[in-house]
Amino acid sequence: MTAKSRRANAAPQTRRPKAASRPRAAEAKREFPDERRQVLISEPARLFGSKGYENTSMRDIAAAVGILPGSLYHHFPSKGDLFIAVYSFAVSQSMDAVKAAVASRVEPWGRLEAACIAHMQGLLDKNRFAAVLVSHLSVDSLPEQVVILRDRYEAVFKELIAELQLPAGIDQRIFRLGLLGSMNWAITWYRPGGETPASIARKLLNAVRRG
Amino acid sequence: MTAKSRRANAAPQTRRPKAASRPRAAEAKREFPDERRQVLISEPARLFGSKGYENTSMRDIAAAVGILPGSLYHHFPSKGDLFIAVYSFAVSQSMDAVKAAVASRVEPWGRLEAACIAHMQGLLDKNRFAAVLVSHLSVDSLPEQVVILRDRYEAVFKELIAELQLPAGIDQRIFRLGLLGSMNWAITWYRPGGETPASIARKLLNAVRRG
DNA sequence: TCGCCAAACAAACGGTTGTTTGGTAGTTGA
DNA sequence: TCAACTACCAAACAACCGTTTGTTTGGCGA
Repeated sequence: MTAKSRRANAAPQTRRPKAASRPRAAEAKREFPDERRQVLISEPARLFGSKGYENTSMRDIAAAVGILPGSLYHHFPSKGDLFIAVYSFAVSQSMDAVKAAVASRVEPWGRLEAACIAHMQGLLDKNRFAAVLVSHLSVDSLPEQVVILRDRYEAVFKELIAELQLPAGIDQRIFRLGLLGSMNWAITWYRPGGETPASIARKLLNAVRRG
Repeated sequence: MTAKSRRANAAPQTRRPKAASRPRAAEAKREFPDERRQVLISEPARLFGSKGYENTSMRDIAAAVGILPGSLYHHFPSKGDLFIAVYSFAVSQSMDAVKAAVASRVEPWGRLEAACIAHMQGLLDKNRFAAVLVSHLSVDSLPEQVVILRDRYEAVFKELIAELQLPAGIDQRIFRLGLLGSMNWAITWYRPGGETPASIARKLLNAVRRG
């Protein structure tokens, strides 16, 4: 961020007020604006995820969306707010995928395995909608809202690990951070075509499995 | 990189030719130029490690060194070459620390633990000379020379893991990448003042320990 | 038909980026 | 003594950055 972000108040991604009055008039004449909105989120998500935040310019995003750079500011007040919107979308997408995968399993280690597979697939598979979640790594000074969303996502894993009934000698917090780190770091060495993300997830979990 | 790096040929960090003729004339009159060289490496290392490559400008580096921006180009042909020099320095520093720590232990798991502690301390402790090793994460297109250095460093862990005689069901490559990932990722959540890097390293290794 | 408004265009703004150029002290080797 | 060289300064360069401004377009409700 350029340390010069005016008007950083209010909830950013809560655009589209009076949303209830809009879809009433939609009679299949045109695509709904939500479809446009999705392009305005998924394209920067793809760019942020593959090139990183700093290496993705507003001009890059505008070109990918098919718009002029200045027009982006009709939808988002700043690049930072756009990133938060993208990050928020990625968190909810990935959290839905993880929860759905977990729901089909019953034993604790099986549930955690399903969560890890879903996490890795969102990170490394075709569309890679979750890659943006690990694209910052600025180490310091990432927006507070991003931290909140990240913690909310990791809380899902926190619960799954609590179910494991690990021995008392194991620190559950370090266990969680280590497991997530080993998965997230895979984005630095994973190459498509080789081992599948699901297989990698299973092997990473097997390394810490016991019993 | 800005995708427009001219003159990217030849070995970059192999500056200082005829280095053997220099220390002969040094009669304690002034500090050796090697001392200056160290500042020219350690300061950008500190900046790259804490703010990342993209967020560190040549003007930032020049100010930290105590020089004008253009003068940096007397020592390094480009920012990318400076990064490679810094990265190379960090790899050799960290590799020395790891090898020294390993030498004092005999049993395989103890040797790996010593290596992990040394790795984490270089990453997270006061000067954090190894933080630059994980400061890129550009996912794609990092210079080939950096990849070579990184692989050479990780080969140390590869040997230590081979000594462990892990069960046949454990993939040693994934085990190594997972362990290193769990440690490297700690730079995103570690805060000084709490648990020590050595303690974190021990706990992360304990999670995958067996026997 | 009128007024409104979201959405986009067209063109610039000031500032920062990595980098280049030309000159200049100070030391060094012959 | 003098040429050569190292290390640096001072000033600029073009390119790109995020962002702003003013205007145009097209569709919808009243």
